[in-house]
Amino acid sequence: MNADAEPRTTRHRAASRPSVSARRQQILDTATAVLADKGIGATTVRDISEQAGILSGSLYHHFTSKEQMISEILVPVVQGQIDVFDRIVATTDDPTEILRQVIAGAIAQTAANPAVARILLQDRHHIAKYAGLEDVRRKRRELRDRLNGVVLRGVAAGQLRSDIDPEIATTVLFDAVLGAYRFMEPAGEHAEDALTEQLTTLTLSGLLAR
Amino acid sequence: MNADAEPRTTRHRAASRPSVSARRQQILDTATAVLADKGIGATTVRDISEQAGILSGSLYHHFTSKEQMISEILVPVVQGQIDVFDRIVATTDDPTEILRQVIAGAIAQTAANPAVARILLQDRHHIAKYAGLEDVRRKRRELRDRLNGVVLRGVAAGQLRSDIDPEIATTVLFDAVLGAYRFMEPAGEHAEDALTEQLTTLTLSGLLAR
Amino acid sequence: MNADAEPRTTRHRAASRPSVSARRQQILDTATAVLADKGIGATTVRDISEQAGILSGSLYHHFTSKEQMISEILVPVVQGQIDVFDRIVATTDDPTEILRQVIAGAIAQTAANPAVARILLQDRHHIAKYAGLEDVRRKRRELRDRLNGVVLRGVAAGQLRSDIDPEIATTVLFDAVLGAYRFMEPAGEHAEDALTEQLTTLTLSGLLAR
Amino acid sequence: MNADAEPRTTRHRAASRPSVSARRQQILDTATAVLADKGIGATTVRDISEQAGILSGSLYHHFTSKEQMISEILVPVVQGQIDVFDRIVATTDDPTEILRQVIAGAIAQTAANPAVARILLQDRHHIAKYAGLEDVRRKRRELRDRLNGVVLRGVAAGQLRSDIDPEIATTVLFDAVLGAYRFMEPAGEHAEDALTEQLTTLTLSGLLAR
DNA sequence: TATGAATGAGGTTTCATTCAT
DNA sequence: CATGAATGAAACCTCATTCAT
Repeated sequence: MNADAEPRTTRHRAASRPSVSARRQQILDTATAVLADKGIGATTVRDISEQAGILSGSLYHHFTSKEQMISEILVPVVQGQIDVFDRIVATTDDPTEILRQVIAGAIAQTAANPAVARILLQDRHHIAKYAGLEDVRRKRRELRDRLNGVVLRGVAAGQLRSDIDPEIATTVLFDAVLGAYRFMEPAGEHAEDALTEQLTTLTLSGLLAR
Repeated sequence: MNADAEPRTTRHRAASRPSVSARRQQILDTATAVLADKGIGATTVRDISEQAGILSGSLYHHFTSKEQMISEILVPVVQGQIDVFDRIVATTDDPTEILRQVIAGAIAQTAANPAVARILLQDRHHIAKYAGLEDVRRKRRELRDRLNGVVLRGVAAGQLRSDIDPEIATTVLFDAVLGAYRFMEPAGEHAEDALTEQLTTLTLSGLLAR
Repeated sequence: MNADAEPRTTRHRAASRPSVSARRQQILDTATAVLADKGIGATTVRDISEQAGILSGSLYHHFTSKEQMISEILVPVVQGQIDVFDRIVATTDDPTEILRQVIAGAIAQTAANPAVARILLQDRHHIAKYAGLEDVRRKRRELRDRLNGVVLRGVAAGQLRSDIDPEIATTVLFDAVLGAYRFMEPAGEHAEDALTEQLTTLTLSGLLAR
Repeated sequence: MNADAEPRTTRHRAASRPSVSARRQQILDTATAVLADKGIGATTVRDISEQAGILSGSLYHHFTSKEQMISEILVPVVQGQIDVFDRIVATTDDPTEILRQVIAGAIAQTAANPAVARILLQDRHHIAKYAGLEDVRRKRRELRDRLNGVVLRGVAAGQLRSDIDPEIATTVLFDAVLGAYRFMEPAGEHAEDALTEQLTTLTLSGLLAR
């Protein structure tokens, strides 16, 4: 999994077809940081442009709107999560083992992209409501559905508890993993592997000793 | 626990000093619904006033600012959660048992006030950033600290796993419970008791069968 | 006809239901003058608000958009033209006589509202293209269709030339009459009656002597 | 008249001194179409450049400004109209006969250049106001003055009605002829000759039968 | 208490134009 | 000749808040 985690920039560039401009990517990176810090709603186009050393109007040379820009930041990352997910499912049969690897994979990606993870978790509401972010919503749902599928298979296989509504299990799992960035800042507070270990244990085996 | 859940209105009134007016409370209830639906950032003072059948300027006869109003909605509810928590801790010794009851209590309160729970979860970022919402932040932290305390005691007592960072455990627990409102809409999809049961099982015993 | 020409303000108020505010009407009158002078495209919301002694944002307390405001200026006037037209048609049989009266009526209205006539003629293209001005377009077309109907009846009755395409006749007539404001500024250069006489003669009998 | 109608391109080239480039002319033709369609005010430099398959900045290698470009589109055409007018006046004595030929000539030119005619009629206001379009205004006035001169001579000769203000007659005539493009789209709806016939009849003999 | 008008700061976006490469 | 990045001014509009009535 870790081996798959290319540097952020590369992954972005791969997923965003239009104009492979370095400036563009630099602005996107700046924007990502600002958005993670202030939140989508509170971040103005001017905030981003100032940080990027550009005039606010000039952003529109690169992006058609604020939301298109946000979309271009978020979609490739979520798509990357989906891709990793699919690769895991393609090479593993055991539902429990899939879950373990999915958690590990998600944490690796969060480590590679903590700012995006923060946006995804903290600006849930914004993402849920605004017209220009449909693509993000769609991808998000796609990912969640896949996770739900694995949970369902786990229950069917008798590996996961049947007395817990799979919807609930999926949601809590999804959130716990999405929120992993909170244990990574300031950088390296938790090593990736240790964090994976703990979140896996917590979600699969629970908090009780023994 | 359920027995403790007084009607919302009463609890609010206890905490809000000024003008025990019915109109005021009606506006707060309306605002709560709108805020939960659209999010703090996207809700305008006009949205609220329109829904309340009043002109936007007139709101300022009742509240000094938008954020003061939000504070007045959120603080009493979080305070209520703290109160319940304290009552439980005061009458129970066993950390595991405390956790069970705390989860049950939080869910009961969420059931009584799903809109507020939604605001607290979804507008995390807004609450974390804005000057006027310090009170909410403080209360929120207070509650989390108490929860953290119980987890720490549980670990010390050997009841909870010592290989999971208590910070992580607390955070995941906090989120899982805060997010419970998502399994209650549409109303009654999950009975309160069943939901409590499942979330308790999930967090304490994990997802794995056996 | 002249007897029917109430003062502008009254006519507006009759047709625009919302909020019978004096300020609102005063702003509309100011806007009409500015729009006629600079053209729709070149008139900014600030131009209007400055002239009205208000801040640009405050306009939105009265109107929902620039185009809604323009619509509210133009539609009632065109509707007034339609009403006059209908009154004439209802009381007159002879097509030629109708045309005479219609020209007279239109000129009377233009005299009462030269600024609006100017906008309608000069900003044709803008009116034809912008989404928010559909109502104006519709009314305009309605009026033109009525005029066309009279021309067609005149041809059928043998009173008007059958060797001229009625579409062409209608269009030239429409323009000549719409453009009458140009012979009225500066105020009173041409008396209304004389102007009516001349435009009637010109369109009905042509430019040639005899 | 028709014999005089050289292809547009040639005429343009004759009047535009700088850079006899084909690219330049191609851009002008594209711009003409776009301007006629969207109107001067609503046409952006980007609209034109996109349609021309060029970047917007690159337009400035060919033209010094948007308005200079528009000027370069309109002036030669109006100049052409003046030239035709002068040729007619130079070879004809009878004022009525001049008018007939002028109408015919104008329609022939409109047929050769309907898009420009559309711009001239529809963007009247823009042309009247903007600094960079002085040349167009001047030419336009020049043409109108010549037409007015003929009308005055016609009145003096007793051929045209003396009871119609020559200003009014000139204006209506000018508009009727300028607006001829409206009866030519879609292409060929009215044959040029028939249209000339009808507009001549309408303006000279009026709408009444007999 | 409520209204309705207004403020003022700031938001996103557009666009003609410039200029280094 | 053309590109692509940037400028800077200005456009329309939003919104929390104030205040006379």
